[in-house]
Amino acid sequence: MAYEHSLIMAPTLKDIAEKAGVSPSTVSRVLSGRPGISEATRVKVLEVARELNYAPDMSAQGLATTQLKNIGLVGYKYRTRWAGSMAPADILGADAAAQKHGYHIITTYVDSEQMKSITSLPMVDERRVDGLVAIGPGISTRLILHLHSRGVPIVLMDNFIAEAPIDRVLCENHEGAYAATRHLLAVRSHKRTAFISGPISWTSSRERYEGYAQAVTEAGLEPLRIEMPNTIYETGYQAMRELLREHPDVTAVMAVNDATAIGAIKAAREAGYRVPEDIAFVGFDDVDWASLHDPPLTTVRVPRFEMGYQAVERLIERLERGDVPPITIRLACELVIRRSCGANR
Amino acid sequence: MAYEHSLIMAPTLKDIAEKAGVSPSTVSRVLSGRPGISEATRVKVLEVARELNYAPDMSAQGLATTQLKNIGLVGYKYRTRWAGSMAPADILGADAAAQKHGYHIITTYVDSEQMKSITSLPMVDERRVDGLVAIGPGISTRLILHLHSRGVPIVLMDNFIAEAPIDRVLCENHEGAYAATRHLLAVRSHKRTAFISGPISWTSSRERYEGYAQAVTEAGLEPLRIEMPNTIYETGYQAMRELLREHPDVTAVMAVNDATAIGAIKAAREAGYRVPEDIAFVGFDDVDWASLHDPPLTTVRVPRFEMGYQAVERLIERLERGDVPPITIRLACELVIRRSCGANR
DNA sequence: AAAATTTATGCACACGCTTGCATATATTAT
DNA sequence: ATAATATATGCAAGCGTGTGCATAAATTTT
Repeated sequence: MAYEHSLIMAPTLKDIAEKAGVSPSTVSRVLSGRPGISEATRVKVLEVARELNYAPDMSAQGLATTQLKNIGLVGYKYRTRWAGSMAPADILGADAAAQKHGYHIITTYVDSEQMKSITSLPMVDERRVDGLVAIGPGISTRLILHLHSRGVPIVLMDNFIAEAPIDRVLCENHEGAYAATRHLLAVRSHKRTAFISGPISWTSSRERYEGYAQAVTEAGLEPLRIEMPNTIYETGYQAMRELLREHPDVTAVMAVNDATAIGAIKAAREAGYRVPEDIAFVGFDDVDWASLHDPPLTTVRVPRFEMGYQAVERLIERLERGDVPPITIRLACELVIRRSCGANR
Repeated sequence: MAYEHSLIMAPTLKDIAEKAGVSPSTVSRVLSGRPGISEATRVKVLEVARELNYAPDMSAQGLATTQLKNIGLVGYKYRTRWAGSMAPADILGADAAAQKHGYHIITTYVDSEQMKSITSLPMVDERRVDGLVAIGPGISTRLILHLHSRGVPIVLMDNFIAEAPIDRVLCENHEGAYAATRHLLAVRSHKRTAFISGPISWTSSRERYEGYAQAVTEAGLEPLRIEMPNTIYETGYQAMRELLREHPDVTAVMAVNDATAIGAIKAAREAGYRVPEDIAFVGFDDVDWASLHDPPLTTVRVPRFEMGYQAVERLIERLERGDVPPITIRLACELVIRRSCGANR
């Protein structure tokens, strides 16, 4: 059974039309729910369509309507590792929302080096998508601004651009970090604490730091921030080594995310500290192995699935309702208390 | 600056044609490299095209050629958790290969319940993709067979269907498991070992088990398999509890993947065994937190990025070269020795 | 230099769908 | 019953590209 060069012939509007004894335009109107069709032909057409297992050809529909029902998910990837700013949960959530509305998700990862120079994306230039969801703080502002000024509908996720009114979905970084830090300070008394941060230009780093700083300040302590160029495991390890060199008296550390937290814990242990007895740690994200770590990591759960879902929902609303004013959606985080913070359990 | 209902007007063949003083068909021929064009007009057209920043409208091109340069990645998702059979590395690899050839990736997750009943996918029916990469053992055979018989180009990843000649990309499960088990048996002597398996109908479970069984048998021991309905952390935990109830004398366990291995380790410890002193463990996959576990997990690294890359490469070859005979591509695995197996370091 | 050949380009239609406009039919008002 | 209106449907053009066929221009052959 040889492959054809393309997919096997699928039924078209014309096929339905002939079989139902009407014109293709009538079929089109029925299928897209236009008014002014008699009940009799409506049911007939729908019947035939179902029987023939009809589905519209999106290229044709896209050509005619300029609405492809494709939305682009763009993240970035690091050179050195096989990971990027899009987590499976993001895509799962985005796909769930997309499926609900009959949309599809086109994913792409932009190399973080190339990110600096590009000003558009192939999927946009080639009109493969109706709009974009840009995921992560590393998506370049320049790129976003260029796309936005061209009129490309776009919603930002885990990113905050002050320069233009663009839809955003974020989690309550400030509140989450504040709650986590308060908890840290409540478990037992600390004199010196620190926050391990990514680039302060990254929304999540900035907002989480501010939440931490507020809690610490309210407790009469001085906030301490150590800023790193990214937020991966190795960086957390490195950050903690530097921190301990300068401030060996630190007894509580909040990390900007779980990966850096775990790197930091490794460094602390290597330096002879017990965790959480000597130094308490909290992370952020609640990645799926945070509970499997030893000690299980106290962290702030970020609802990635929900964020992906909301981002796509919002984008579709913009696409279908037209010119709605941009909003920023904040999703609540949840403090997950485990053992790295030194709490009883 | 109000949004338009769709993207801002992009240049078309006609625009280039007018500006270059030729007909649209000539432009089309130049841009798709057809022969029989004078050098003068060729450079003129290319110049104008670049100047106007032209990119073809894929809907139009797709309509005319039935080649969309979109490939679908289909995985499945569990009801209970926000994870599925597509890992980020898979998508990264697939996207890398796609980008190389000017293709794009459409991802979708099928609910594992719905998987049982469906016989096609919207993205196929709507002609959004030229072909598919199906990822994971949970993709239903019925679905694949239906699509295949309709002539949809498809390559399987981490799945093996004997019923039809379909391209496959897999890793060397047998060899990897064999090597890991041999290593386990070499570190110190074991009398009773076990393999924690997913459904034996799943390629990876079957092949890995066979690798394990061969090594064990060669060492004069009897293989022991405990089969579970899936391969997640909780299941590994459960499996180990059952195993210890029946065989408290087990001293070496190979798990079908890292997640179950870590669940199993948890259960072993709760039952009072020391790891690796009393029971040695090896996993499979080398997920990114395997090295962060305590003890660091000895495992077999699966090249997911490369598998995604190869799957897409293969699919594109089929799409562009036509009727090539199906092959199965096996990628080598690498034994990563850490501490859970009881090796010195 | 005229005829035969090759080369370069344009015309027009097709791909499958949507939609404004015209028209035929059914409904209501006079 | 006829006119006026509302309802249901078909026709044809258009969306942006690709491509077979015809033709005009350039080249070679006689």
